[in-house]
Amino acid sequence: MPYLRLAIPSPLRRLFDYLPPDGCDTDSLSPGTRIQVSFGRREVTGVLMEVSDTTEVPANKLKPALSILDQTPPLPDTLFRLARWSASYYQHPLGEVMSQALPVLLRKGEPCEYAHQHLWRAAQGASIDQLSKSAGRQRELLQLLLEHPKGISTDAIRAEGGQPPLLKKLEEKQLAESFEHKPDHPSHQDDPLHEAPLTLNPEQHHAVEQINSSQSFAPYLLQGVTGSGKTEVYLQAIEAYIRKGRQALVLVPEIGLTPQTVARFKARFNVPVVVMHSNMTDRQRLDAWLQAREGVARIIIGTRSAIFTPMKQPGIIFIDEEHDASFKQQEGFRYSARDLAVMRAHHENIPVVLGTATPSIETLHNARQKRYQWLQLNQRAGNARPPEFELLDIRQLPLQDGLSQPLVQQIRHHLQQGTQVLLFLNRRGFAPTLMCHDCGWLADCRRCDAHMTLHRKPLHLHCHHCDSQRPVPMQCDSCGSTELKPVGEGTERTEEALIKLFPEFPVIRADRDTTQRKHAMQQIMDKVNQGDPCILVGTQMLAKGHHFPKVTLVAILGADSGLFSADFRGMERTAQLILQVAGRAGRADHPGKVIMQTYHADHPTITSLVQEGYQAFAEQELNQRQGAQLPPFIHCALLRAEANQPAIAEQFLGQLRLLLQEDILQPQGIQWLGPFPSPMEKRAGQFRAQLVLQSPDRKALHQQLQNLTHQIESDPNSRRVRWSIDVDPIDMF
DNA sequence: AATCGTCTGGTT
DNA sequence: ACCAGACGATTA
Repeated sequence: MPYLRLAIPSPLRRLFDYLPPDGCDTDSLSPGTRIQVSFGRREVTGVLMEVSDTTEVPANKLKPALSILDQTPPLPDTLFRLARWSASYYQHPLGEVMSQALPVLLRKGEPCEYAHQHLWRAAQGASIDQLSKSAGRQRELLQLLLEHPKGISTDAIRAEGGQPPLLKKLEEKQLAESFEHKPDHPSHQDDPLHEAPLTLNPEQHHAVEQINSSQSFAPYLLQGVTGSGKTEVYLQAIEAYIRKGRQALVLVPEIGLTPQTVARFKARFNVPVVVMHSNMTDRQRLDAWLQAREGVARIIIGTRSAIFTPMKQPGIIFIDEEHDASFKQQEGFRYSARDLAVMRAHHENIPVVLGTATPSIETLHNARQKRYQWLQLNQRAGNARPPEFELLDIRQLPLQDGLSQPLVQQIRHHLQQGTQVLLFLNRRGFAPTLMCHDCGWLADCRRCDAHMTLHRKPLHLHCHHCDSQRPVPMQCDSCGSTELKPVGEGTERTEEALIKLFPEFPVIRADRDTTQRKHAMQQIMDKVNQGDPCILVGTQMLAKGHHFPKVTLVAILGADSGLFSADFRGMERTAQLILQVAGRAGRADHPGKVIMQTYHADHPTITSLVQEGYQAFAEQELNQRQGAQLPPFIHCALLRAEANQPAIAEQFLGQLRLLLQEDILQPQGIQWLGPFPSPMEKRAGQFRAQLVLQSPDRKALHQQLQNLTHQIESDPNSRRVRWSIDVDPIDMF
């Protein structure tokens, strides 16, 4: 008697056995097949892991499965194995991982097929003459069909002025027929290029050659300074795989998947390019996913979750801006799409390229250890020179709304020269908080250990951590004084100050608040790209992906805060952000200048970054990490817990640590840190704590995590807290 | 996670 | 008496 062992989308870390449905031939079922079952009081879509001859489950508990949803498993074997591997690596329930590896419609049990698109075409041998002269409308319609031998949809017929209801008449007369449309495989005879590739400089040429020399798994770090033509290397490397009939997967950061990015690929390649990202409907995503799986789409561009897009002929994987934090999912199944890409390339036996100007410290470590082949692009295209950096020491300088006099003068100078200025400030809103001038009271969030940010348009207090909002009080909560003052600067305030200082120039603000509307960012870009002098004020969204050729001055405000972050990666992030913002300044014909307002103009890390560049900074950082035994020199996992009462989460973690450390069967060489309250203990009304596990030995760490999840699952106390595991965390909050 | 049953304490 | 909301058990 065979049993179906299923992974069910639920937080329970175990598989569930079902009886095969009536008349099911279990021999024809392979792992990965979706099976609809009743689970508890609901119906869910499970994924078959194995057909077993035995079960531990008492017969009276077993239910028959409701239906087999697939003839063949939706995920190809390599991806099925990748999903299974990542569930184990990230210690996340297998059923949830399997579910997340599938497009939403497949999770919901929809059939694994394209949208039914009915097209119409003229029947074989049909001609206008077969219709009477009086049937003018029908003749027009048939003419339209004859003009579209590959078929036309009813929507398109309507758009062309035809009348779809008349199709029935034509069908009755056997002059027209409908058929099911399926995306075509492109013909291999066609030239895969729309436009000629650019000429490569020797470094680019070498990079393309190296990448294309690999016939099997090979990871590369492609480190190219801004303007060095990384994308051209991607394009020409991809070209070689396209010519071999293979596909390319390109992962980009969430914010980097702009119409321009996609347009660049579509302009170069005369092959189907599909996009996978969260703004598409579930149906669009499934269709794109199927095109990738069937090999119709040759190039797949997507954000984090696109790492699970199947390919029929996998050729190569690219991770653009590999250091970007958006490749790590920050809740639930906390996977790193970048790390999984390397693993996937390994499984598929293909090359993988991690591209960036500012490699993450762990990727750099891998390159130095020769685990990744290191390709560098240090030459800039054309005559572009690196921007000139100035650290503007603002100690003892008076500041007006956060702006120093020398900076204002520089801004004026550049605007009068007829060029544009970009002002970067990584804080939105008007001011980080509101303070009582008489007693020092601060406007705090009631649900978080944080101040509320003052916003002006519209006027309100807003907590950026839990999203709660409230009106701005007229009086101090504590002493009743009406002397409430905004403290510090956000983009709204800087914008306001700049409008006052430079009434004759447009000031354009770009942050989450001004770009919420659809196409808002595009409108901002269009305005800036007209090229007239203006000031752009904005948050990190300005730093990523967009090009501003007319900007000659980039000013960075408030970057100091990142230097003293509690997180050991604070410095790395700050350095990457500074260089990314700096990269917006100056193109071929305009030399750029970057001014960083700082209270720490002699901070050794900052000076080395500015004077010697990212590489020097990164080497220093690597040495420090090694000295302090921090990642990437040890491996790390974080156990987080939260509860709605103080101390509960911390106690829970403390007991867990004791219990596991007492057990002599535990793996050796695990270092425990904590539990501690999280850096912001209260957030959205939850009191949070965390426990860090470290080990130089990944196997031992993994073993310990497995014991840990097992322990938590069997402990009834664990139901009193919400807990989660973060393997290779990228921030400690 | 989601769902359903039970308990509790507060109000009409 | 009634009901909302908290809490707990259950998932094959």
